[in-house]
Amino acid sequence: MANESACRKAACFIGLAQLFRTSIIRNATCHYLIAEFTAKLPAMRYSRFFAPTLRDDPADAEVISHKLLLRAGFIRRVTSGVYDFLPMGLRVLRKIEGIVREEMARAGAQELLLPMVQPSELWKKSGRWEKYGNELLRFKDRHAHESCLGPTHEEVICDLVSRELRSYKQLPMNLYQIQSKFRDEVRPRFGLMRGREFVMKDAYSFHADEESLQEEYDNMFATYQRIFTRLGLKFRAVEADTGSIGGNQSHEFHVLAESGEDLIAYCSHCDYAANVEKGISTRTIPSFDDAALHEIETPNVSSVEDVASFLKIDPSQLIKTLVYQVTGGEFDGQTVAACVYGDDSLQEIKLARALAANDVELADDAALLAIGGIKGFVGPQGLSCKILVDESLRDAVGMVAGGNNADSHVSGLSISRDIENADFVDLREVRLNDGCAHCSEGHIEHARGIEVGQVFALGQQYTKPLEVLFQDQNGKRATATMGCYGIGVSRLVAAVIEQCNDENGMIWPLSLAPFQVAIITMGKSETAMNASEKLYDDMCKQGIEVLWDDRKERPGVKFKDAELMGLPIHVVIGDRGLDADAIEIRQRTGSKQDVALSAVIDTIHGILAGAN
RNA sequence: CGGGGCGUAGCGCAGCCUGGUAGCGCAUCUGGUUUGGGACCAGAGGGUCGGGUGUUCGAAUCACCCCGCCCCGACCA
Repeated sequence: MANESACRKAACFIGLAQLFRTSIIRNATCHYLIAEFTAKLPAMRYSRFFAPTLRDDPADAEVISHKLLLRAGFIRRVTSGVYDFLPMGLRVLRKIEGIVREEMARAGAQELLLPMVQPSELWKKSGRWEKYGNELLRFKDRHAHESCLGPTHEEVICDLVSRELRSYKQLPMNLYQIQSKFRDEVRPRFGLMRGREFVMKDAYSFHADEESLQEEYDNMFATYQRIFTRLGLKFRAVEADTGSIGGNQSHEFHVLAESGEDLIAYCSHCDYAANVEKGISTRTIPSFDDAALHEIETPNVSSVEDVASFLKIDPSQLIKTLVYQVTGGEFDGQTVAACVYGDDSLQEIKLARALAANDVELADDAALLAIGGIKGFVGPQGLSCKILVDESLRDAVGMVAGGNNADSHVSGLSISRDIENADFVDLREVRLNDGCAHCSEGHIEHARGIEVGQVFALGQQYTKPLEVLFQDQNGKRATATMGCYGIGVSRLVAAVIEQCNDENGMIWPLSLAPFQVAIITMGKSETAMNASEKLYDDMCKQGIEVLWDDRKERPGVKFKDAELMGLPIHVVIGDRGLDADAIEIRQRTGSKQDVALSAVIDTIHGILAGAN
């Protein structure tokens, strides 16, 4: 396997995946492959370029990336959560895809393309036709055949692999695609950040055993770190809930940004980080004197703060009891109660997971009454329903809780003595300044994050129902083990902008910029136009991605647009600079220098080289 | 799906309360003057006022219904 064409052939055959990855990809000789993904994008004259910029912020854009993408002519909205990518936006998308492809290739994964339209049969087989919910856009074709638009591709890839996989010798393999997904989101928002249709890189790996899966999980984890590092992002990998996709291990990759929709808890000392949906921490356990159960009058005081101040006690002496209606799982349709310390918050995702439910929702007053509770004065004692209690409360004594009577609470409550059949589980949401459960030295801090990637060790959740089988070393039939790995490619466009912008617009790193260079021609003198055109041609020949602003616009307009679009290098050509043979080269990050016209291209090459 | 808001020219908005047949800024087109930071003058084009029904002599304006969009909560890349 010494020559490149042989490598390519090998890459074409699923059956040779093993050979391909071990002997070629993880070997330095594969660099030819990487060059293919960094193809240059064509240079353009602005006068012929379709990039309609807007002076004002569109009224319906909220976050900075959405505003700038619209204003700079990168995207336009078609309908809720669905966008056109204009040439500018597409160029950035392509750059990101290129980096993703290079790193996926380096990691030994192979690209393919799966269909967006998928038959209901596969989804029924995996059980998700019922489970996936309204995000799955279902429809019927002309033959009344039920289909859906792919929100993800586990079913389809398992179907494909199950047909072709025979022997353990074909494993492991990692197949990926970069493709549009459709999820009929309840609430699309923030432009590319949360669309209904979006571009995703999704990879699926198949393995003969757990060890192999773990190895690939680690490989993908490292690959993701490389990708997000190359994209120039401040990011953090965090432990994640496995959610509806299921499985046993998962990490999310979050770009840290104010506008992030997720809350990340991380340790100030060690490298522990987790989504608050699943994060754990230690709290100081307050201690109170054990006492006899005693009913106390609390007229019209029901919130934790009110009860605490009314009784002149600390909120941590209270037990907060919340009653939920469960959807899905063993407790489907039932009402359950959940208790945490008065100064803690209950994390609903943890509760849902503890119940193996799809969803939990605060119960209404009627459901509350039905289990013997009353709004505002609910306590764990004597409720006729399942009661879940946070671990931290296991040994609590001398507590105050709702009395399940109007205007009444009880004091002296002891969990172990007074609450029968309580299940102890982790329910509390990690709080700022909690102790770290992993290193005991640090404390918990919070950050907001935009989830741009997630890796899952799925196990056999899909391979079993979809019968991805192979023959193992012993000649026995075995079920493959699976991992899946997603990156929100179009979301990354927005995420990068969230991190890289100023009051004038976007600031693209050279590796992602739609154009590396803008030539800004000032005035309309023939010398300026001629010098610009010559420079433009020379740059084109040398493979520099350049946008020549040859429009008949005033200087201010051109500067504003180049800045708005965030092009990294601006070359200003005007009579003034030409006369003095001092051409101004500005970088979007702020620096400026004047160089002789003849030195412009070398200077740019220098800047481009310095960036990589 | 719950809660809030919006829909008038390509974009941003006024007009609506108190009905009388649509206006401002930017953008666009023509001509001219300008040209190193979103120019100026003159002229021009462009709107079934989201849709429907109703009230009325008359509806952008009032009422009802529908549709679309945005924001806040639960889902996810």
